Amino acid sequence: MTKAEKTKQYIIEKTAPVFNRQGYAGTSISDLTAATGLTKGSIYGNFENKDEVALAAFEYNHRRIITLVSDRLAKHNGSIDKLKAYIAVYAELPKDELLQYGCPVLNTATEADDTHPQLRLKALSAVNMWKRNIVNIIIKGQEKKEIRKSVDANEFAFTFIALIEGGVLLWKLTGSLDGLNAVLKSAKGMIKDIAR
Amino acid sequence: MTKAEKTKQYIIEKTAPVFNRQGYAGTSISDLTAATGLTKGSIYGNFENKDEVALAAFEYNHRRIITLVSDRLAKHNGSIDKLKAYIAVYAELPKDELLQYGCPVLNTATEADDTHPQLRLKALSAVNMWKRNIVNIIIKGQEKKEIRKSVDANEFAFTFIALIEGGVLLWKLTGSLDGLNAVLKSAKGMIKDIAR
DNA sequence: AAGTATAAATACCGATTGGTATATTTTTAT
DNA sequence: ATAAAAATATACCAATCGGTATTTATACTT
Repeated sequence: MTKAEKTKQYIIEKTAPVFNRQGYAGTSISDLTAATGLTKGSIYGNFENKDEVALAAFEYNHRRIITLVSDRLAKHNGSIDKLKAYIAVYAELPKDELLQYGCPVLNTATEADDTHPQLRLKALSAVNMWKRNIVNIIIKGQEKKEIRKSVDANEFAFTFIALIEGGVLLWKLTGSLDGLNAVLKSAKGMIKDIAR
Repeated sequence: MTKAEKTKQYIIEKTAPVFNRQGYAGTSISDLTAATGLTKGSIYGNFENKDEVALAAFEYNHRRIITLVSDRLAKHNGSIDKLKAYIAVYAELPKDELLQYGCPVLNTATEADDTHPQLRLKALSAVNMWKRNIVNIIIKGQEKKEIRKSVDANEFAFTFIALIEGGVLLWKLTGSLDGLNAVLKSAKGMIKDIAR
């Protein structure tokens, strides 16, 4: 790992929480130099422009979630247990230092959907990946007769994602865990209801 | 209504969709002059600063939702029908020209939660108002024996809000109505499940 | 250890930012 | 119709914006 690669990684790590907190438009290059302790020249030596830093920062933040989720899901074999593991991840999200400013998918999607095509695409593929994963869990669960055949995998996945993101929204907006916990409790109920 | 009051209202109406689309940080004063056809002097003659315009714009956007909701809810007496009316409002949100850039509560909450205390408070009280309304519908429904006593009003309200906001997020991010429709279908199921 | 390549810091650029002071126009009350 | 008041437009401000060219310092190769 060359020096430049290390610096690039360092910039990403230090600026990722800043972008997640302030958004793309709300983050200036001087915010990036302040967060890294580096100078403008160093940042532009490692990235083409602000967009590239923002895109890399989103990927970094997203990968953090992926890590949390896949680590938890790997511990379980049953489809119902895997779905429950999702709940556990988001129940502990508020404790995760890197994600204290909320879910990067939610934050990026709402800011970028009408303003920043590249960032929007990143958020979109994150949601698509997430949805595909849930659908696969459900289909496999139906094959293994753990989940009822009548369950619409697409509808469940969309609903599951909407619930969780809505719960994160409540947590961030209210500053309390009450909303998120209530939502996650409902999500647990949803999971119970599809088991056979 | 004096001239200044008319201009003030005009500025709010013209800039409200701009703020909803681009957010607070992403909207500049020149965006406001472009949207209104007025000059900077005129805007600052009617508002203290950018913050005041943004706060008024949010209130305007929010009032739009309140109008849509209360108009629909007024048509129904039963608590179950009132809850269903909520679904109908958000099913038709994509058709609403003023709200084509998404739900202002969702947009404002995600941007402002960690960056703009005043805007955050506006979004927070919008959610609180919304939640209170749902809780009241449920409690009244329980008194009228339309809704089961075992239903936790708070948990239902939080879940309902999270679902809908999550659905709007999916709509805006994907550019398709599939996600939102799936979510609203689930919400309908939720409503059915609490009826007695 | 020296020379080269690379990375980072400095200094700078025009454009735009939010905001203000002043001038000009338009309302409004008499 | 006119004068005073109010509202809008113009002209300007320092600060910051994203970005670049150049210089200095560091890292890597031999």
